Amino acid sequence: MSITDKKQAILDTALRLFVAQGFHATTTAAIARQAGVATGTLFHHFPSKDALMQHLFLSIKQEFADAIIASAQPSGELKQDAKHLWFSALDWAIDNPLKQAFFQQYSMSPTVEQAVRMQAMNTILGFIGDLIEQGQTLGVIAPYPVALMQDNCHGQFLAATRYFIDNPDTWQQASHKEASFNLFWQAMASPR
Amino acid sequence: MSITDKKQAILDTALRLFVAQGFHATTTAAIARQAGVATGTLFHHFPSKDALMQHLFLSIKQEFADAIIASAQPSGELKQDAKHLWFSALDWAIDNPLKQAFFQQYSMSPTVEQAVRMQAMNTILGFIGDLIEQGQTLGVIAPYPVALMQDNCHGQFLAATRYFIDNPDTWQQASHKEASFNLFWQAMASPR
Amino acid sequence: MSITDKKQAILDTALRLFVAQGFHATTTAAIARQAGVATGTLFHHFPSKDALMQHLFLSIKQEFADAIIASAQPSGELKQDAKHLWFSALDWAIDNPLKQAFFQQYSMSPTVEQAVRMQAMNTILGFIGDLIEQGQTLGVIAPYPVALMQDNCHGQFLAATRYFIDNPDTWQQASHKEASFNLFWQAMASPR
Amino acid sequence: MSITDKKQAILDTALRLFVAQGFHATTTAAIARQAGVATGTLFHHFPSKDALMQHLFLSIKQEFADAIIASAQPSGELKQDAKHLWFSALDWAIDNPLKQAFFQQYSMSPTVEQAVRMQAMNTILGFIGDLIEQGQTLGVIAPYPVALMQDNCHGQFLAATRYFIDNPDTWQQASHKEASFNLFWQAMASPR
DNA sequence: GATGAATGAGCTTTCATTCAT
DNA sequence: AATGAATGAAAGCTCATTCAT
Repeated sequence: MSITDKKQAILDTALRLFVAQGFHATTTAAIARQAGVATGTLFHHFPSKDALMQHLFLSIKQEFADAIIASAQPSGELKQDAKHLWFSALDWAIDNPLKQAFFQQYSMSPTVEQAVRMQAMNTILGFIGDLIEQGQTLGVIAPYPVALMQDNCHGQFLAATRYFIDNPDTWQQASHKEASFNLFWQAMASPR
Repeated sequence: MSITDKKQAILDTALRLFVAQGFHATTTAAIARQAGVATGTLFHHFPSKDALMQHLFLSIKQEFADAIIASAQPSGELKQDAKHLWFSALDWAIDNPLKQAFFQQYSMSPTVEQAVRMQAMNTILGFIGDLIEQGQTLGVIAPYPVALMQDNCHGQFLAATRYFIDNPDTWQQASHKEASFNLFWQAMASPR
Repeated sequence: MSITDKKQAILDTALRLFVAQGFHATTTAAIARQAGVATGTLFHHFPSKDALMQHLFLSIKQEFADAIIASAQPSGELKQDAKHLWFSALDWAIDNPLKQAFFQQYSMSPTVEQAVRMQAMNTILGFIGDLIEQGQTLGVIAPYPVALMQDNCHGQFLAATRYFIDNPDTWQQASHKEASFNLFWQAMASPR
Repeated sequence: MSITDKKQAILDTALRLFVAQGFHATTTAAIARQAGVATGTLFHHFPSKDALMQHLFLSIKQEFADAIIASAQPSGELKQDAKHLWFSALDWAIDNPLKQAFFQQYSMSPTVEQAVRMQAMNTILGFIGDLIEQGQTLGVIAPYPVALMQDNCHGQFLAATRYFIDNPDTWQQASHKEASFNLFWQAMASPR
């Protein structure tokens, strides 16, 4: 087993246990045992349990950001681009249920330091903010405060993934996919 | 100090500390001390720290539900009623920032058992579901799955309160109030 | 419910719980609750939990002593009298399994202060000691140290009752009754 | 100090304190402190205070069994063998007063789970049962139920050790040693 | 006599972290 | 890098007892 293997095994196990039992109910001893390493090994790779959580949080957020940015196909038409992003993001969530469940639990939780959460949020939603401002300039997006709209975006995304994770079969139905985007887009779009 | 006083002092102190420090960082000894009672008294009224949290969670949810139901003034026009409810709910949140912060932290947290959160959710959002179905029958609300719309409602409400708590001065401005309702209502309304 | 009733209910409940769960695992609150009285009431009748145990111990020992003394029918023949006593004692044990189980658990346990156990022992086995000495004078009982023989008596009695409580049906069979007495008597009798 | 040393130090200290103060009056902190280890170390080696007690109970019973089995010198004559065993067992008890006191207190106490006591009993007294049956076949041992005779053996042994521990000087006197065996053997022997 | 809320010292157990090997 | 026995401060919780009503 290589060095990377052990570190990765610790991260994989921590993700699984943090989601299944919560951060505080998961002991470092349990993570080490189920990852097949000694307790001391965990602390060779991460200086503390909090640092392990932080690493997990940021790396998963980054993985998510990379995935949806990689799938972007700018069409020149804002609504079309928004729809593509929305579906990319939901696809990633559906394909990575464990990581999505992790977001549901910890995106808003004080378990992860606020500063870290803010950093991740700004990184990911930073370009979302840019898109909103572009759309407002074009008159396509409603002219409300950007911060309010970003919060709304995030809130609707968490709500949508929660629904699709709770009702997994519905994601196969085009009507439900469309519905989730329509809810989102109607809120954001400039009122006619 | 009457019996009710001590129990209430424990609940008030627990709310304050759970919000300020988080559930796990708050010791039962600290709650008791700051509430002015002995540690044993806390456990006389609540069998465990978890049970105290649960009681707190359910009673605040109930208080919220009672408040907005009490303020309802059915007008016969759905959008008007929705707006009144939305503002009532936001008003309550603005007036009870500690309790709203409690919701932000614990509404989705595994700190509170899922079953308890579900129970609270169904109790509070139960009548919201009814309203959505009525609106759909009338053709005023978009004909999407009710569960999806309930999750969306909840997500948007948490996002809006987060925004207004983070930017307290904006709640005084009519335009921001209107904006938050418009975001919500455009999502819910039947697309034209 | 009269005063005596409450005190008696406490004693009955304590006996039951001490036997079922042990002294330390039984809380005074549990005794009071199951006896149908308030916790304070227990401490009106007994100054402490230890005092309750002591009262229980001595009163049951006394009840046992009274029962076998009352049934005595001196025949002038020592072996016959011993057999009668042995069967009386076993009868009482069989008829009062809860109290006998209490003896099994607490006759030798440091839960009851040594001084109290000694007092009870001397009261009950006092007249046994007298009988042993009489028998030794007559040459019917083996001429070993009286303290050794008393301990032996007590040990055999506890062993016999344990056997009959564990195997309740055997007490109906004359052969088993005879066997238990023979074991006892052969030990005590002057070797031929 | 080796690993074994710390675990053994905990066991030695626990034995000493359980006998001197009783199980419930002995705190895990006191055991750890007097054993010269941290409280956590105790729980590193034993999952709970009860588990520590159980380990102690079984290992001492085993030590006793090993000792008397090791000293056995089958002579071909049953009474002679029984006498040798009886004296071996009493010798062990006299030589290990702490462990014998432990037996007196906990052999019948609900502090140790009944199942554990049964297991120890069957292990130790198992070969005693075999000897009884052999003796009955030969007509040397009284033809009473084996379980009754085993209980009687155990009861007499506890009574004898209690006597010799309470009166330590008597064990030096051949007459008392003989007396204790005679009491035992007369009970067990086939009546003439 | 009866009540039961209140007490608080003290308990067992936990667990992130260290460090000698 | 890897190990896992050892640590000890601190946690949640218990429960015999008191006392104002």
